[in-house]
Amino acid sequence: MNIKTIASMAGVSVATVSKIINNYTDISEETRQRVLKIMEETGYRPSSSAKTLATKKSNLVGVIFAGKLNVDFSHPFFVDIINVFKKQIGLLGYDLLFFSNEKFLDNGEDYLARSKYFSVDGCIIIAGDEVEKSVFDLDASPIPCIGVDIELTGASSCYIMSDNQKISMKVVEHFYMNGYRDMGFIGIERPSLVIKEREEAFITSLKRFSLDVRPEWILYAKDYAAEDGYQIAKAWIQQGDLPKAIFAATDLLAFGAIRAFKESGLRVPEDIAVVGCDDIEACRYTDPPLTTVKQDKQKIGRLAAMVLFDLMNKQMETKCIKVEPELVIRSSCGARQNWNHTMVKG
Amino acid sequence: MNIKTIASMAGVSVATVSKIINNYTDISEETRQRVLKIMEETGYRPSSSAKTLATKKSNLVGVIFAGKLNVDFSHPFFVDIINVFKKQIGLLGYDLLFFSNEKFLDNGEDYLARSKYFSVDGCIIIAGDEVEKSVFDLDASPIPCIGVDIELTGASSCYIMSDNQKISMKVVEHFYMNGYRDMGFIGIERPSLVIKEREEAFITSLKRFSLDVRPEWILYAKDYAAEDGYQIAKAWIQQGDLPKAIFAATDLLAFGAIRAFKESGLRVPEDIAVVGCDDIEACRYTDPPLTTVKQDKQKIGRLAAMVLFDLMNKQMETKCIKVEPELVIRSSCGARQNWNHTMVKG
DNA sequence: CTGAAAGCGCTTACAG
DNA sequence: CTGAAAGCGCTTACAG
Repeated sequence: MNIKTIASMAGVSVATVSKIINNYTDISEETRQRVLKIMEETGYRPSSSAKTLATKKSNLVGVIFAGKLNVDFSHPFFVDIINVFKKQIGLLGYDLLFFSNEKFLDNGEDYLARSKYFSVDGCIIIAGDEVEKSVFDLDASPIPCIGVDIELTGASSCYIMSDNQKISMKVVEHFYMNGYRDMGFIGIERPSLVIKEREEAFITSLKRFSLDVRPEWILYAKDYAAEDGYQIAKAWIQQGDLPKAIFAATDLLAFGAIRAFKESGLRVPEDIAVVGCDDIEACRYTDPPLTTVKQDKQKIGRLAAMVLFDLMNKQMETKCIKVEPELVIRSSCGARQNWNHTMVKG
Repeated sequence: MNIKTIASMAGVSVATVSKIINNYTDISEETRQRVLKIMEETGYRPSSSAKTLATKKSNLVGVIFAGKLNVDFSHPFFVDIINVFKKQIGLLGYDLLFFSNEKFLDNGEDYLARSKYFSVDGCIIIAGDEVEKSVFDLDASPIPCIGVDIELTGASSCYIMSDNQKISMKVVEHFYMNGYRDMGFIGIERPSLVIKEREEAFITSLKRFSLDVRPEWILYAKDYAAEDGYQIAKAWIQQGDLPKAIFAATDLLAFGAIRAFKESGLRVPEDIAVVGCDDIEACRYTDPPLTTVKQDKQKIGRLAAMVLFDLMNKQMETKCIKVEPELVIRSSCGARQNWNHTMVKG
């Protein structure tokens, strides 16, 4: 069942059928209806590959999880982003192609090659740290790219991330307004761009409130997971000199730290207040529920889709978009809230 | 840059280049090397659409999140499954195409149509409850399909799910062996196939141990989320007649129930033991960490990929595969474990 | 071992 | 308003 069959059944040329499929207006209403009816009855569907071959447009967007966080879907933050992105880009008429990183680790193939192979119209690149070089080849190519948490500099690229300066600023400000003066930070040993920004902004924010920056209160976990936060907090407790409030660079780190504090008989938030970052789902179910900074994933995901759409369909100048974060106050920082308010479907 | 260019640069025909690309053996080593070198130098990459058009094979697998759980990536269980699946199917040379459900709700398009449009070689269908009819049209078509948590009956289909009978059996057995005799179950009002199976098996298991089945201890939450579990547990507490051990059909329900119990001054597990189901990440971070039944997602995801591969490449008879579940003992059921053991990266 | 040519199913100037 | 024909970039019998 192809366009030729439809054409002969309707007694018209394939060119006419093609125009009807593509909503050209210079077709008589009578012909249009007749052809439409036949397409309906036969259940005819055009072929994407033939269309792509002829037009060089695939209506496909490549999805790339780059860098060490190619934990892919499992990373709660990225999952949410890509989910919103999928919805929005779907509305705009695109489907998503997920590159299987596995295959090409072997072949030495790269993102650009695969993007060309599939004729994707554009790519979304979501990144952790230690991003592979191949990503930047793609970035430098004429294929439109939208980055999330990664700085893209290509002529047809653009990137979006939360305003990490503001994230730390809001946390420090919140602590400050609740009377805390002794604040600590849990970062990561080999930080990604994003974590690095949070760390630097934390220090800047302390200074802005004329608070001392005490190096022994700025610790670095081995990685971003709960286990790492647990270990670093344990070490902190043994050493004995604890701040009154702690900002952990990720929620998972905060979970681990809280666990360590509780094991040592320290109460959270009474003895030590803890704030995380990311607002992953589990924050709602821990005891105490974790105060955290929520990145506006809804906005990031939708913006990513709309900006990429524009990059694919017209000239764009935008380079970098920063999205405003939001402090989500639960119980781990002292300001207890109603459970119902912090609990959402999931 | 296409196959023609390469051919003329190498002074051979396009047929020869094509054969080299596709690893035919009837090519002289000399020619092969010469052509390979030119492809290397020019960075030539064949076009997927042309190849698909010519061969009717796309090396693409369609991913469909069907039914009410088209919360897509956000559902923790499905996310993990699809993640493993992606790895394995990638190794086998396939990439993933995610259908944008959005667009086609409008157009009245269906899964089968879109699968044809993109010439996908096969589909993976991951399902919640209230699956749309369109899924079964796909199932009935000649396109190979692998279902997860959905019963597929098509001639070229196969499905995989955890052995839900065993899930409930293991929980009841565990409770029993720890001395519990009064057991309750939290199900869902309008259950999916999977939840239904767990409920029925729970009752069967009670009978197997000659325990009374008390209808007032089998409750139905409005939905599968924490909030729903919280509400149903609240009602239960007010009514006053509580069992000593509860099996919740999902982890989220368990979280909500535990919260309700704690608010009422009941201790978990001392006053009431709770076991969830799914082993989502948050189980590790709650207080107490949640004992749950872990579906072997690793196995389900890998099996799904391998079976689908076989369905796409040769005749298969397999219809249904049941995967053995595993009880993960944490603290909410009474058998406290070391934190380090229950905490993993991620 | 290599090549000429038809075919896959569309789109798009162009002519009428 | 409609159609003939070239072209998109591959693959695949088939002939030599």
